[in-house]
Amino acid sequence: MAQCAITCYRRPVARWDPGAEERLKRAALELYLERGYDNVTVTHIAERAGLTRRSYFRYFPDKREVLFAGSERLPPALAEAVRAADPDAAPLAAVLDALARVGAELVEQVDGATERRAVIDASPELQERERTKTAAITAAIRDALKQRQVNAETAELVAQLATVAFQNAFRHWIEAEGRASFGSCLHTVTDELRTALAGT
Amino acid sequence: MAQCAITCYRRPVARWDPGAEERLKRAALELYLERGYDNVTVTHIAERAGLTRRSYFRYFPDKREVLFAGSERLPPALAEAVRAADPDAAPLAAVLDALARVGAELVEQVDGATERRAVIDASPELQERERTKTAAITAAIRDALKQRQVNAETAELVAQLATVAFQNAFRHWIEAEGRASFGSCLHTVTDELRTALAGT
DNA sequence: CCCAGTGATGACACAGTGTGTCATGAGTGC
DNA sequence: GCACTCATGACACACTGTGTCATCACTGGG
Repeated sequence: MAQCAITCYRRPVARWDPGAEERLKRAALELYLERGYDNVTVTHIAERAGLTRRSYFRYFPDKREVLFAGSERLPPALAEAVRAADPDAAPLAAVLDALARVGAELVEQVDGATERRAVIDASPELQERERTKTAAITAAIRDALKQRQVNAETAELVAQLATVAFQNAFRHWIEAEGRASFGSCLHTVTDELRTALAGT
Repeated sequence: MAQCAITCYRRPVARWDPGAEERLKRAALELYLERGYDNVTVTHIAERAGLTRRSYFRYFPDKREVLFAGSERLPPALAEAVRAADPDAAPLAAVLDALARVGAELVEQVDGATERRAVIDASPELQERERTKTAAITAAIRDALKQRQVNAETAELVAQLATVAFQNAFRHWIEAEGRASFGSCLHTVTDELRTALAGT
């Protein structure tokens, strides 16, 4: 998962100072925390990472993406988990099962989640980008459901419902600061949703 | 609603060419349709409206907002409707009732909705902004529910759930091209959500 | 009729984003 | 040793968004 032997002899990775992308990510997070997103320029980030502004844009397409690096792996992982779920399960059951699996792995990898949250919560522009990442999750789930022969309308609604559950479960998990598993957070949220919708 | 007698004698509105904001909105929609959002500059929009770039930014804070003018009225309208709903109704029931009322008025006012949809669907940047508008709706509903003494957690989930219903109902209504009322679209979506969540 | 005030607009300058293009220079393989 | 690759730097450019000041039409009072 982490390192592949084949890539190692093909490309020793090291040339110039290695880890430029990692340095940019750390520099950006630090600066956004110190001065606030609006008061940081790409030039600041690049200089702290020992690069030029032009090089920053070779790693990240804009000033926002540096905070969301790696997030592009979540949608395909969720889609794969949905496709791999019990073929006989109802749509929402299949997705919730997939969310529990992937979410459990996700919370293991999360690093600097608290700082990232603080930075995003302080910037409308970053919140806007975060919603795009959420939308990508919904789209991936919806498409995976369609591959399970779920009709388009149901796939759309179930994907949106599941995304609501996923987001809120993740928020609960962060707030619990280790005192709850992701699976239990997801279960709690699902029950609350069921209660809200049934009690009408 | 449209014109207030008091404002009329206080301010005859007309000075220079009147309707600059309206001209900007039309010019922007036209140009975005003709050339695509990315190939249009604010200068183009301003010139077609007979103004300068600087004046554009006196009416709209950025290049995107011109397509969402007026959307800031929806969240407070929904919040007011939620607060005005039957005090004894369950949270989701109260919100769905409010959505049905406000939505019914909304669909009367919608103008150029088809073109706007086409433009937004063609531009990730505009979709990103649209999600911000949706988030404002969710926030308004959530806060209105809190004022009804609904606990914070339930308010958050019900608001998100209701927003999902609202969005999808609106999409159905557009696709029905006048063959369905907004209320019936909302009812259909709510039933589908109930089925998806219950059938687990 | 003139005149000060008000408010929308234009003109200009400037910091910052994002991109295209070419040069440089370190490491790789033959 | 030599061509090749490729991350990086240097530079130019179009565009966004904002601050500031001038202009100019229209208003209301004298």
